[in-house]
Amino acid sequence: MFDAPNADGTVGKAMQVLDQVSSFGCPVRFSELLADSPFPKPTLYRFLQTLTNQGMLAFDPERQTYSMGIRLVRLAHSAWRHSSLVPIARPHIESLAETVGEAVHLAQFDNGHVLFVDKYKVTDMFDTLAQAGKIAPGYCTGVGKAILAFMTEAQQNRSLDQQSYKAYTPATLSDRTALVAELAWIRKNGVAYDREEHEQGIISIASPILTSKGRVVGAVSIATSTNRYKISDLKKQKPYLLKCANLIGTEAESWHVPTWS
Amino acid sequence: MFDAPNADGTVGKAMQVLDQVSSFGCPVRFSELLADSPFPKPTLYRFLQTLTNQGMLAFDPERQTYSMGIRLVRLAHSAWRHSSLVPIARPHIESLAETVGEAVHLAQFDNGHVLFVDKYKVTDMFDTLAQAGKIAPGYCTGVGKAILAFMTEAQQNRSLDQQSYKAYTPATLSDRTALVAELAWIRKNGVAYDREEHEQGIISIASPILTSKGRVVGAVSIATSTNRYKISDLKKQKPYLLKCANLIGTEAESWHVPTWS
DNA sequence: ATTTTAGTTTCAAATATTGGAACTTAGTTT
DNA sequence: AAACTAAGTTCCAATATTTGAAACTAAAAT
Repeated sequence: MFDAPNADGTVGKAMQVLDQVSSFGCPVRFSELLADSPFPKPTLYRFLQTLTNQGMLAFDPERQTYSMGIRLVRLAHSAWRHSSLVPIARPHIESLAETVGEAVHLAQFDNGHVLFVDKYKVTDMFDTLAQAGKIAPGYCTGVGKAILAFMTEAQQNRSLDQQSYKAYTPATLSDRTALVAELAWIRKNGVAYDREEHEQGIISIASPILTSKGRVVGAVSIATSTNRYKISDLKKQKPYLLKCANLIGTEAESWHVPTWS
Repeated sequence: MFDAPNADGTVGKAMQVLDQVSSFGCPVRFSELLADSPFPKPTLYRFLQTLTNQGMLAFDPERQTYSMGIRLVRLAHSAWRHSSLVPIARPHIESLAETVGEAVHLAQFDNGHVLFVDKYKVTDMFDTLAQAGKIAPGYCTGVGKAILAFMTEAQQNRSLDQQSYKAYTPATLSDRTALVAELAWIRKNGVAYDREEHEQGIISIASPILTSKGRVVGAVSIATSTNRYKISDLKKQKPYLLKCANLIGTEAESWHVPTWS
């Protein structure tokens, strides 16, 4: 948890605290937060109080722990419905999933991370919400690499700096040079493959979603398990995937991606 | 959009702006926001810039509109998994839905509104509008009235002030006195009924979720359509509903509700 | 009973926020 | 094409807020 160069005033700092709490992924105590916070004790303390007051954080007085607040769920619902690719992409995602009979993911990029915004599985539909909002690393997922490969150079450099390059599996591309080489290949090839780089036994083929001006706004992937298929089988789905990505890209024309400049 | 009495400093004001954008429910221009903002032009302008910078809002430069940012989706995922009743309630909700064969909703309270945090539908026969993160008014929904009825007097007064009492249907209790009388009845009876008060053709039975100390932390409801059942049919489900609510309440014991003090 | 650790409050100095007014675009009207 | 209007953006000194070292209190450990 390192502080961004541009602090964006008091509000920016508060958002940094929100992110820090979120990064713990579980209820967390004041002292744990203080331990790796750039802020001095009373400052952090007041931010936590303010955010709790505002319902952006929730405080459990019994265990004295902070976690993310319920107000965020309400605000995010709006975001999901109006600022994500979901409303545009839904029908295309669904029809792709039905064509190929496998799980289809829709992802966007947020601050170096891949953010899954929608998922469609033909078999069971109801864990979509559990999945929406989930994040994964950019450097070792199909969708992540697909997006990275088609960013502008400035965006890409910034994003490559944000990756951890942790080796999740033996297949993970765990350094920047290896990743850069792969990205060049993806850019030529048009799609990215995840060869069990993030999770053992899970492979995928992913395509960037590009507007007509060539701006990446997200990615779609078809994911499956090695028990059922091999990479060569996924290759056969490439035309369907590209068609889907293309349809979404065209419709998303006027839609603007948030922060990643 | 009126400003809260306690402004919580700069961060509080920024959150107020977030809420305002969210309340529009669609991409919105600067001037539209300015029109009913308590803040002067440059102040509002800077808040929008900061929040956009932070990914809490998204700005579409083509149409010059603001909408909720994608960062919220990431943050809310955490909230949903760790601060809502969902992880505790899921299994109970599922088993209730399967027992009664109808849609079951789980809701919490957020700033006068009912916030649906989970939903389980056995069949896709009809669709109640509710999805996770969706909000509904407190005064005219089963879950809302169930929660309101069991709040402490201070909480209740504060919440009753926040209701709009708009008549969605002819059955809506559209003034405070009528609602207060109903709440007293609910408190005695243990469960609340929604007799098409929010949506024509949709009825429900709702139970508050109470901890052993009697604190309300949310509500569960069984919802159905008037084409299929009547209120008297829902009454028969009361024991199952109460059992479910009770199980959740017991497990939620140590869990603390955010802001609504 | 004493020490240590965790959490909370204080207050003057440092800093960021504030908003009236002026300015720049972009879009309309004469 | 010039004049007008409305929408969005920048300036800057006055002002209100934030800041953090230090002191304090409560709770846990020795």
